[in-house]
Amino acid sequence: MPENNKLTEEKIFEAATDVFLEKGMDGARMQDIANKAGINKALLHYYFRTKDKLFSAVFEMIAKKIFRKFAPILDDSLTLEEKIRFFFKEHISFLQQNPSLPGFLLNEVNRNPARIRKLLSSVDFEMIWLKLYNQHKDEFDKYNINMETLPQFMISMVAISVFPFAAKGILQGILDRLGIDFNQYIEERKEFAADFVIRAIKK
Amino acid sequence: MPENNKLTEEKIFEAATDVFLEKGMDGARMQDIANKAGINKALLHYYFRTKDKLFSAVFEMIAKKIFRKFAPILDDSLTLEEKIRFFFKEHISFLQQNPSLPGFLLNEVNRNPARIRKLLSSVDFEMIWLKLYNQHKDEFDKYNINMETLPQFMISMVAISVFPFAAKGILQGILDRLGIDFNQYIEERKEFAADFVIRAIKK
DNA sequence: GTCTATAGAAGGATAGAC
DNA sequence: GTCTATCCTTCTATAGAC
Repeated sequence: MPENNKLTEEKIFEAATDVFLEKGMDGARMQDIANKAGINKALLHYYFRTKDKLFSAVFEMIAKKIFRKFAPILDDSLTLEEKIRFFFKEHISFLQQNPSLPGFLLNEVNRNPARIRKLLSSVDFEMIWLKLYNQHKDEFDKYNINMETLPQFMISMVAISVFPFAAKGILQGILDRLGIDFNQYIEERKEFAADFVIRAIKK
Repeated sequence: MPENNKLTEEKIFEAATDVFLEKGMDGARMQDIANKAGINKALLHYYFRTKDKLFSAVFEMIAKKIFRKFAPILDDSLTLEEKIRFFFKEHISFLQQNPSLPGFLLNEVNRNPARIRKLLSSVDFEMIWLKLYNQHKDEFDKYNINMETLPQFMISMVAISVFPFAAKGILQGILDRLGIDFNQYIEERKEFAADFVIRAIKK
């Protein structure tokens, strides 16, 4: 039955996602994935041939899930400041629900840059840059942003949002010692980050 | 001869550092380390017993190297703005010379938080926080920083400095497509980051 | 499609000669 | 202290029955 097929393949895919997120490509074991999916190893290979192909499927899904979250930056109906507030609120909320994604993606991409290049090859960054710039051209004149510093600015936004999650393994320990709860810290970061960045670009 | 011992142990340690930085704990192979050190596998175990102990030695060295770089933030002779400019200039320069350290540390620490906890257990974060705050108490009144937002502010500084290196695997590809050289981008970031942060905290 | 059993290779670790 | 040879476990992957 196709019902059953779909279910098994999905079960495997979800189990693989869990295990790869926790252990990474190199640390993950096919046996663990099989156990978590409630099936045996042979079935993994029946559906995905090799560990590498299974990982690629999971990696691609996660990478797309992450990059999809950047779509709103091209939204036409928001002012620059609205967009900044919206970004931090939505993006950090997304990471709150998926705290292990940043570490996973950054690590695997450094280990194998080719994998992400293939995925990003269809994205027209030049167009995005231009569109974004044109959308806010008039506003930019009133802020400390121009075509040259736009990439620095964008990466700083992403850094401020993503870094606490990518560094969770260290940060959580430090915050504990200061009597600060990690989740509370992240919750407050949504507003802090927006205020911080908006002040940074105001002339 | 102790001369020779030292040399061999050092050769092993350096080779291990290279391989672990490139492949991570899980991806590294003792055989690769032996090859790179120009000796055989058995000698690795003679000097370091197990892969885990060898990795721990390398990890500890790297973690200390990284955290040592944060010492200047407690320097007494600099104003807040001077300190911020100094931090980005020095820290990004350090990362330019050690671009793979951030990805390595963040990943391994997420995989095994216990390892860094042990190292950080001797650090009195509360004292650092207090000292830092007291050093600039008067200045803070004139800036948008207080005792509550200081951790948010500090992490943002680190994020802006570290993230481009931690995300090098993605960022380099994107910058390439925009016709921007990664090294040039990083060089310009030293000043951009300082300006950005100083504006962000100015009232 | 799913299972058991196992091949085949690779990896960490050790024994023992020198 | 250094080497060769090898053990033993683990892991990916496949063969073959059902």
